[in-house]
Amino acid sequence: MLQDKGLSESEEAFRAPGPALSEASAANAPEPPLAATGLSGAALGSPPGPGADVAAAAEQTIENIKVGLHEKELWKKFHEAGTEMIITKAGRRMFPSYKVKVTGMNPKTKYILLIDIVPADDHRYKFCDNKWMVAGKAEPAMPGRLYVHPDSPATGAHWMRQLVSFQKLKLTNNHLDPFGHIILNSMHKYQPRLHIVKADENNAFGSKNTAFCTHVFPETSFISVTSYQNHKITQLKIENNPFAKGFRGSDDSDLRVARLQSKEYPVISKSIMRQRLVSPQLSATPDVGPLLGAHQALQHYQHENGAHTQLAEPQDLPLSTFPTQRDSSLFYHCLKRRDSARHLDLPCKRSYLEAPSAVGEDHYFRSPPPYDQQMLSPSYCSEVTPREACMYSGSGPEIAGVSGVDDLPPPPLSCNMWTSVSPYTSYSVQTMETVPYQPFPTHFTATTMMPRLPTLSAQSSQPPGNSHFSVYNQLSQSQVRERGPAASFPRERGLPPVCERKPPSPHLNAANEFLYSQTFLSRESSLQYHSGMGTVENWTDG
DNA sequence: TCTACTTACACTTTTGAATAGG
DNA sequence: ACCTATTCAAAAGTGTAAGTAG
Repeated sequence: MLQDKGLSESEEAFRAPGPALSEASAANAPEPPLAATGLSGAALGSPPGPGADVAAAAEQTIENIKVGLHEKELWKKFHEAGTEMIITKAGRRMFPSYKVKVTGMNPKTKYILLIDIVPADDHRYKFCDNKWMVAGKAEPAMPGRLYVHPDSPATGAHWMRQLVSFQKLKLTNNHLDPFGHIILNSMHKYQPRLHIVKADENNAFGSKNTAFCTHVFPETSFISVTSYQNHKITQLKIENNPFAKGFRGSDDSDLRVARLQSKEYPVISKSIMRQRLVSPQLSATPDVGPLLGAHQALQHYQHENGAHTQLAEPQDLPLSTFPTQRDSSLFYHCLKRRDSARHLDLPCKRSYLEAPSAVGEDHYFRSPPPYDQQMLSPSYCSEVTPREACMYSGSGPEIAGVSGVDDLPPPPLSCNMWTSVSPYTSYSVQTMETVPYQPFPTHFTATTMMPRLPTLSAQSSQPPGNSHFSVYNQLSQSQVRERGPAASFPRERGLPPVCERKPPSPHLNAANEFLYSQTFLSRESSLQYHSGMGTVENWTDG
């Protein structure tokens, strides 16, 4: 269950010698992933004692954290074709979904895992002649939002026990999205980033040395679209996404024809059949994309003023995805809806038992309990209780300049823009100054800065007064996001009250502040946070 | 006319409540 | 009364196709 087949290759990215799992780790992780996967396991470290050098321990631990991308091969397939992600007004999940295997954490230390998606470059793209071309300068970046994993904060043992899935993350092109989805511009290129923030009471809130790390997998970069442009991507999605089974090819004859025609994509779909009927000469020729150049500048590990960044192994740098120059060798023709073959009807569907399922194997973090249960049940912090995600969104320029926290009214649920988002260039693990924890009102927003390297400083200079978080009810947020789309949704269903809010737990407030003060301090961009409500009684296992 | 976007639709998986059985 | 397994309908996630807007 935990060791999915797609992970083994991903783990190559962080294979590193190190001591075996500690007893504490084994005890807390009933299904230690390392043993089954052959990973040697990085040093997990012991929980820092009261008198220990907490700072040194934290830095050591954070640097030992390794992250492997799940289903890396699938991601690579998409990457080679030029990954596209649909963005809709209501929000659309990513596929492949972002799942990682984490090792090297201190089993008893609590961590917060979150994702942001940053522009990969300054360009706007268009799909022309079956390849992506630069179509001009990028539009102003959308509000910077974070997707905090619903289990956050949780112990290292919890994160390491199983795959960490971000599959419920949704992308939208609605600038006024009230659900906390990550807002993107269509026809722009983006790079997801995973951030791991150490968050235990020993050194998270108030310590000067709390560390975080950022992990980037270049193969997860994508171009956001409102409808698929590249038929290869459409085909890959249909082949691999269980929800798209209805669009797969139908009978055995189809399959046979498909396998005769294509070794790369053995399963043929109706769409590809239509395409091939129109354009019989189909092949796939990888082309070089601009991301390659961007990522060539990346290093496997980057240490910068104590900052530490892990990147997938160098050989995993993008093969090529989004060509900047025309490549006449591509022969997937742009087939528009009005093409003459669209009404071709193919035989009935068949079950695709042989087709790999990317979702069916995901049994982690399912069925989040009601919010009240999260609040009341001690099992909330257990290693098995899933939770809905919190979305943290960026504060806009109108907030960025506000220095006072208490003076601010509760922030609206609207989106705010990155003050200035520079294209993604790198990533790091950092140790930063921490703003001493202060109690916050129920609603407060934060001007937060995502690391933008290499300009990111290892030491935060963000004054505490500039931070103000937005704290929203996790239940209402998640319900709205998962159950209650707005009236604009095609299929409107029962909606919970959007504005239902509950007082936040001081623990999560502290986490929010921590996220702000520790992690995302930069002058280039800002994030508006609206977090889930605090539900954790104890930050540490002790 | 073209491109990007929206929306309804059919099909699929997921989820959770209801029910049955031990 | 409690627990587990099964069933089933609703909810939610897909890409497609048709239409709209600029």
